[in-house]
This record gives sequence, structure tokens and C-alpha cells, in this order.
Amino acid sequence: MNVIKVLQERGFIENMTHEKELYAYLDNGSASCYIGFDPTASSLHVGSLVPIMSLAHMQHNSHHPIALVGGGTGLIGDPSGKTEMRKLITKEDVEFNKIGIKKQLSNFINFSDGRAELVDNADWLTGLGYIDFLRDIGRFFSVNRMVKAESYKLRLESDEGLSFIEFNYMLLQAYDFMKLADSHGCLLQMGGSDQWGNIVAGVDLVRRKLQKTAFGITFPLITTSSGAKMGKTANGAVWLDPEKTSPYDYYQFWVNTDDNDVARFLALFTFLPMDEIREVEKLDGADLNSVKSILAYEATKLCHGISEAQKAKLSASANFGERVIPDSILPSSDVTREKSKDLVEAGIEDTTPQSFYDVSMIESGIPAFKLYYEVGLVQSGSAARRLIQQGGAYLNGNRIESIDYIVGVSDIEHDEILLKAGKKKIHKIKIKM
RNA sequence: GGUGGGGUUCCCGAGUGGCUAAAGGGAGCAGACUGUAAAUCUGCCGGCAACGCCUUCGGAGGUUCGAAUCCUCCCCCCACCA
Repeated sequence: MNVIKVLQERGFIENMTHEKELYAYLDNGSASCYIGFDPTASSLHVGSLVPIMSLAHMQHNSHHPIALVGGGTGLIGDPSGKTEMRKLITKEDVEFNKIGIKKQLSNFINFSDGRAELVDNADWLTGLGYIDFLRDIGRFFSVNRMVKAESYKLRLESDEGLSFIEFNYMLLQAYDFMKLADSHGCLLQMGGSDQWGNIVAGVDLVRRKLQKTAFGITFPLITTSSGAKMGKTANGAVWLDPEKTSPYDYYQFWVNTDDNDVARFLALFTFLPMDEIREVEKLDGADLNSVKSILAYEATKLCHGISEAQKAKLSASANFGERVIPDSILPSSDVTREKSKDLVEAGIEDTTPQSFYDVSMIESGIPAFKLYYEVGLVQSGSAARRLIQQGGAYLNGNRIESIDYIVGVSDIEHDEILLKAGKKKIHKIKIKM
């Protein structure tokens, strides 16, 4: 099956240039395609998952993905669809961030044996001469057209305006495309829907400079069914870096998916076969909870590996109750379905957020609100007090009734103290005797 | 460079001397209802070992018993003109 079809039926494609020829480009042999990633942070987040998964699909269909890290363009900042100017970052930051990004991409894409490539546009952008660039590339761009581009519209209408450095971003991205077309024979660029203008600019430039037909695909902006941009939580973005978002939290993020998003997310963020996903679309209500477990398990597995995914799932079972997943639901998933033993019995590490206290620290007694703050369940002592006052603080499963409650040795059960903030945030204190 | 308008708590946005930790909305948090869902309703929503104290309204000074509000200087943004 042509990879376009695959991407289409899984919901990856919002828009593409000349469909027929693109289809042919991807129909046989290994075609190259690329996506640019911004090195503005040291980690990618779930918002980048759509591009990442699309590259993975490309690779699974024998094509050759190229991940371009914008080490050069990152020094400028893409204004497309943004209301505010991006902070300029230093070259050192870019270098540091590149390392993290490649590591994460490697979980999804196999870079060995030249099956995929990571390139950095700093390699060709930073050495550019201004005059040469203007003569060779600049002359192909019409300011009249650029001014009308949708991607600049927000900024041109805003109070903030658009700086000249940002206005140039489109030229540089087009130049990237041309470079890759020339050196790697890469004639397809993909990107978020806000990239349409930049991609088309590249397609035009490739035609004019190289007399070749290049292609573009854009992905839809993934929002949750309640309309919010996907992957943003109160604590910020959901990161792919396990140091920033633990596999436990990553799993929890997915398991809390809105009912209406489950099937769509399975298609986008797992490799489970579409005919099985279509089956679960018929489910609704509480029946969907097993499906959410699989979504969370599969997504965690892709990002953090099978062992972390299992730990996360079992920890979730321990904290929120066991879910037995029927064999009939998404049979291709290798998720554990039968009733699992408890964590200790199964010899699997509990990854519930936890910290270690020496028993001596408890013996003298710690005010409950202080403890909540110390373990990081709340942002401040005041927040902890509010939590207790509003009845959202639970100690070993029992609501803490008094703001003055002092946690002492009598609260230790099985060498642990279990704290909950609300129904979902859990923290275990392991006591060293 | 000139003239005018602005910078308020996470965001938007009221507030022109005490009643203002600062209206309203959004986001967020908690409770109830549930299915670790959504919607809805209710409460909370600067900090502090806490019925009191401390810090906040671009920055620094000043006037005053008392300042986000008045004065001075500075920084930044925007519009129009050059």
C-alpha cells in the first residue's frame, strides 16, 4: 500500500501538493522525505509526535526519512502562525538541544545503516554570504507574495509586528529544501499546517533553481476534542524526555485521553492496524477504558520501551485498580491482558512517584501540609493548606480532616506513607527504618 | 527625531489616593456526580509553621498618616508623522 494511503487513513494528512505526482514519487523504491525540528528546547514533546510518527511510517514503508534539526534556522525563529516573536537562543543551546532531540528520535526511527539521517541546516546556513544569498536565492522571492502569505498574516496584523530577521525565515527554509533536494534527492517536505507557506516556498524554489518537481505534505493541528492544543497540561508540555516527564506520567497522560479522541489517537500515535482500531470505535462509555489502557501502553512503549511501559501500566493498576483487557480488543497489541499479580509478586518495580525518608525524619512529626509541599505534590505550603481544607488530601487512603494534622510514625504502613492530592496525583514515601 | 497612547497578579482585562491581595473572564486546582472520560454544579485560586504578618501592579526615587492610583527620572512597547 502506498504510504500516502497509510498516512491518509490514519489521519496524518491535512493538505498536500500535486497529489498524483506525489503518489508516484512514493510508489516505488525508497524515496526521501524530510521534516524540520526546532532545537529550541532540549526535548521534544507530544506535540511533535505527529511528525515523528509520520517519519516512522515512511521508514516502515521502505522510504528514507531525514530529520532536519534547525541548528541554523533555530537561531532565527519561525514566525509562522505565531503571535509573538520567539526568543533568540544561543548557538550553545542549539548544540545541546540537538543531542537530546536525536536521542529521542532514535526511539521512533532507526538511524542505523543509513536507513535514516539526521542533518543540521547550520552546516550550510551559517556559512552563507549575504550578497551571494540575495543574488542566488533572494531574487526568486516576491515580497508582494510573501506579504500576502497566511503564515505572516497574524504577525503583520498584530501590534508586535514582524521583524526583518523573521521575515527571512521562509527563504531559509526554502533554501533548506533546495539543498536537500540537490544533495539527497529529497523531494518531499512534511510539516505542521503552519508550515504550508514555508513548504510551498521551497517547492517553488526547487522548481526554479533545479527544474525539479518537489512535494509537500502538511499535518493537521492535533487538538483534543475539547479544543485545546494537544499535549499541554497545567504543568506545561508533556515531554518525550523521561527526565522531564516520567514514563509513569507519560502513561497517565495517555490513559486520561478524552473518550472522543481515543480512536483518533490510536491511529496517530500507535502502529496498531486500522481495522482493529475501527472496531473499537464502536465502543463507548466505560468500555473505552480498556482501550485507553492499550493506547497508553503502546504510546509509552514507543517512547520509553516495553519494560517502562509495563511498569507504568502495573503501577497504574496498583493505584487505580486492575483492568482486565478482553482479547477481542486490539488483539495485535502485546499488552498484558490477564489479571496481573501485584507488583511485588511479579517482581516489577513500582514507578509511582516516590521519595525516601529516614524514619528519624518522621519520628518528630511533620505537619501534613509541609509534607505535601516537600514531596512536590503541591507548589506551596498555602496550596497544601487549601488542598487539605477542601478535602483533597488523602493519607493512606483516608481524607485528612485537620489542617493541623501531624504525620508521625503511626502513619507508616508497610514501610510506606501514601499521599494523594486529589484523586489522581499520588506520591509514595518509602520509609527507611 | 516629533506627537499621542500604553506597560496591572499564569493569560486577557477592570481599576485614578484609603472599603484593593486588587472587578470580570479564561486557564488551573479541589469537592460532588462518574468510568483515572466529558459535561454540569459548588468552592478555591500571591507567600508564610498563618484569624496575624510579608511581598506584588515596567524600574528607581519622592509627596502623603496612607500609593497600582499623585510627582520626578529611567527602561520597554504601540500608532501616526519625519
